[in-house]
Amino acid sequence: MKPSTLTISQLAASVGVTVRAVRHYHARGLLPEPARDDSGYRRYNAQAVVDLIRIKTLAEAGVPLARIGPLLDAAPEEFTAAIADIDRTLRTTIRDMQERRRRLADLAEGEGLFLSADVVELLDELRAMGVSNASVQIERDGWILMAAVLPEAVTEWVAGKRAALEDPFFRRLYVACGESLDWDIGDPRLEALAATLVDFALQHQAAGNAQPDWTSDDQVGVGVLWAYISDVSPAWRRLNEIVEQRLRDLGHPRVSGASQQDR
Amino acid sequence: MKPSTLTISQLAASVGVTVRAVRHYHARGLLPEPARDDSGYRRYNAQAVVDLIRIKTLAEAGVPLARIGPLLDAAPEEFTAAIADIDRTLRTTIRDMQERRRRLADLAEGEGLFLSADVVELLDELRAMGVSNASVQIERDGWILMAAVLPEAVTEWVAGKRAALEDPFFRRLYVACGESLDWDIGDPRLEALAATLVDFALQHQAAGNAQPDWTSDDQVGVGVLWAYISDVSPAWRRLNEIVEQRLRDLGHPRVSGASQQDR
DNA sequence: TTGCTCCTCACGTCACGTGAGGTGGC
DNA sequence: TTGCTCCTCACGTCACGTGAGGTGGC
Repeated sequence: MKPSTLTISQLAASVGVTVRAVRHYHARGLLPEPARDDSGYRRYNAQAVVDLIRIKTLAEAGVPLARIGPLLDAAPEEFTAAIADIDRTLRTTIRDMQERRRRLADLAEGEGLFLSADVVELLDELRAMGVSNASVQIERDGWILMAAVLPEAVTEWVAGKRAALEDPFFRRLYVACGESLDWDIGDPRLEALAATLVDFALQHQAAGNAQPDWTSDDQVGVGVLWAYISDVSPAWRRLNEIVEQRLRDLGHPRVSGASQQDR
Repeated sequence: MKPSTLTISQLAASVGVTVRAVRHYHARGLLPEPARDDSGYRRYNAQAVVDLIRIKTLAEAGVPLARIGPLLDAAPEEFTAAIADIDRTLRTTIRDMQERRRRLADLAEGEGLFLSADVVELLDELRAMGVSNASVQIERDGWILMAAVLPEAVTEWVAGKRAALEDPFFRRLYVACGESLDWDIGDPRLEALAATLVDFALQHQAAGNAQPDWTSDDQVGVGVLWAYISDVSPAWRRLNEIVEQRLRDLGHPRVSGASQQDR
């Protein structure tokens, strides 16, 4: 008593799926194989339309085919509970996609996509200070690595650096470091610069200042930053070496650890 | 002068993709292979983080990997145009998913998912008339097949049927057809019912009534419905045969076509 | 006879996932 | 020595897409 009249393409077209998809659902056991006519063609009835719409609706909602089969012959309460669950994940997926639209818009322009807002502000301050583009780029890359390796420390370190930049002495020191980038390795000014750097850092530590302690590597990943700085230019590698030597001479703890990490 | 410090897992974790995905992007040529360290490990710099975030952002926005490569080194105007295009499709995808949420909600309850609103109303009217559940089910299946095979005619036919149901005579006829479902094939009342049916249809056609002409198969697919009705029960098959015979006797055009389609 | 729909394998696709087997620093 | 990360094949997965070769009614 189950009249079967539709061909597979009529069924597929009326529901809005491909013929191949219908056959696939047969193979997966989601849609029962209908009777065949004299030519061996599948012939579908209205129930097949209903079944196929259910499958399509669930599949389009992101339900894996393996989960649809059991769902179709689940008890009503179980079914509605599952629907509610599926709807929740659908809703979060929609939220995710809206978030992705925002991130996509950031692609066209600046640094907001891969740097947090406070780092972007810091870089803007440096540019406003007249720091060269090359130096800002080095600074930017340092923060990207920092975020990759010590993400939980970024906020604190940025705040410390921005606070320090209010001190005219630190600003002059910062600019000097930028200028030292392409000094000759043997340049005697490197020794002086290193001495000033170490003095400044230790003074601030002693004063219990907000500026984080870059002279020790208590925190995993600081070695990565030391290595980065050493690799930017030969002068900076030399500068780094002198700083390390000075800290060792002063009996500063754990600096050897940093130099170990610095392969 | 390109310091490389991050390992592949540091890179992957900081961007939020899997290590396998990074290797896959290398293989697809999306992300340049970085230098290796002494152990043969890949070592990444800050630029790799930036590149990978770009790839991830585009991939998550639904851009196929094959399209991302060319996009990454496209001219700025071309790039922004492509972004706008991608955003449009993303937006329509979001709209689609919202539509899918609505359809998912329909899954839990009634017939709204696979029947248009006017058909649902018609079925409700029949139930209110006291038509048996079995008959309503047969009616429903008929409309599902109708929608599959003659979608553009559904609205008109539903309107015609609902209009006809306002006529008490047609209502009695309709109920009689429902009752005839499980009559014996040889039941003499079938002849009478068929005669009444044909008379009613021809009268309404002559009056230029809204009720569509189910006695001809001008429209592709009517044969499917004839076949469906014939297959519901033996009595209905018989009823159908008598109706056809009567129409032939009356010299009604094209009824032979209908009987051809009715394999 | 040509064109269209249907049929059954069976391999291809897309973006990775998932072992399999091995190396290298702590 | 154990544990962890990294390496390179290479096959697996998911939901079909896409021919390949053949049949059947108009």
